[in-house]
Amino acid sequence: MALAQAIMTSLLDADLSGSELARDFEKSMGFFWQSTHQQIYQELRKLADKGWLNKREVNQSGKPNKNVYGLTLAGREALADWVFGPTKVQPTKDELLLKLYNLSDDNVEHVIGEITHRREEVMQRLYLYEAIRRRHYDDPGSLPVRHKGVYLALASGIHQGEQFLSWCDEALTLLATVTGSAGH
Amino acid sequence: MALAQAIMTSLLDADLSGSELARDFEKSMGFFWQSTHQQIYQELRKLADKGWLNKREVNQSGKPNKNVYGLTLAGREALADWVFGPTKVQPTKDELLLKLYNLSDDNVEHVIGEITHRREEVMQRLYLYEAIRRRHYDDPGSLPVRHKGVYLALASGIHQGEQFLSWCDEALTLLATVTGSAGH
DNA sequence: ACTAACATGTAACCCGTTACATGATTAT
DNA sequence: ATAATCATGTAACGGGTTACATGTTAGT
Repeated sequence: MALAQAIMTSLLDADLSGSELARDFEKSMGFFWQSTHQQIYQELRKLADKGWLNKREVNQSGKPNKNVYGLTLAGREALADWVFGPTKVQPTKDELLLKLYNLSDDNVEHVIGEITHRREEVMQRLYLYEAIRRRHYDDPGSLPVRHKGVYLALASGIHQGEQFLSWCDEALTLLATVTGSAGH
Repeated sequence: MALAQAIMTSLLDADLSGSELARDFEKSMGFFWQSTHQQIYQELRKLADKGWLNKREVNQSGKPNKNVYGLTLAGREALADWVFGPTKVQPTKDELLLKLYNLSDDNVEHVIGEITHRREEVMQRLYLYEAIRRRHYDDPGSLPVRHKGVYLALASGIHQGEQFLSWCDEALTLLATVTGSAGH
């Protein structure tokens, strides 16, 4: 969808290799944009062909060489222009909601289990996000412009997490009445 | 991803044709599961081939005939079993967050515009959701089990909408300081 | 006859996922 | 030598999107 821009964005601050990018896409950038190394290597080649990235080989001691990519001037310009274009959104597809449409006495318990599990996962992630916020974005108002933007992306994740927790609580409360009154 | 189950779920209450399903996937079911008519027709054929749906032609007065599909017993069972399987989630990919990572003095105004626009859209959808809640799900506790699930899916959309609005407010407040202090 | 809406499709393409492959380096 | 990790890829498949195609009925 916009993997090209996600990669280029990752390269704004530092030049990175394919594997380093892939790791990024499991952490910072990956918080809201997932991808695999296979896809990334493909896209890197396309972007280099387009002249938006340049590639240089770097010798590493104790590890195989890596190909490090950096934004070219054309790449920076293309990225800057992209911001003014149309914004695509790919809404969440969560099979849990589909399952809820199929709720029955037979599966309430199981669904409750799933919600509980997901609540736990989201809580973990929230802890992480909050830690990052406390460490790096304590006073958003005083940040330089671009970092304000990065902070807002993080804030979006935090809001979403909190929202999900509160939804889980509502759901678990409501579903408890089902198992509670209907018996087993 | 799980289009098959989304379709079968839509057929739980009533038999529907391809075009009727497509319309559903722009309204009720479409609130959290999008699809196009092309995909739907394809999937319907697959499901019929599998024996999970049956097909019958229905004459309509004033319109071309339609092929109406209904769940077979095997289909209902497959759907019921599916609930106990693994749950896939495809998280949102929102280019707006990517754009925020690229925030600069040059594009703040534009980004503010985009956020404002999105806020409006989400607000509209929230009104719709709230209207549905008030009309059909005023007292969730007293609903039959399955409808409790459907309500929770709706509630999820409402929570998400509210979360987004509050995020927008935080974002717009923070970004106002940029244009405000930096001038134009 | 012509247009518009309805219903059903086919085909090409793009993107993402999964599975598999290869070479380099270090540690045992 | 062998195993483990790192870095980089290729190939096949599947799902989803976009564009295009075809027939039916009603209204003018």
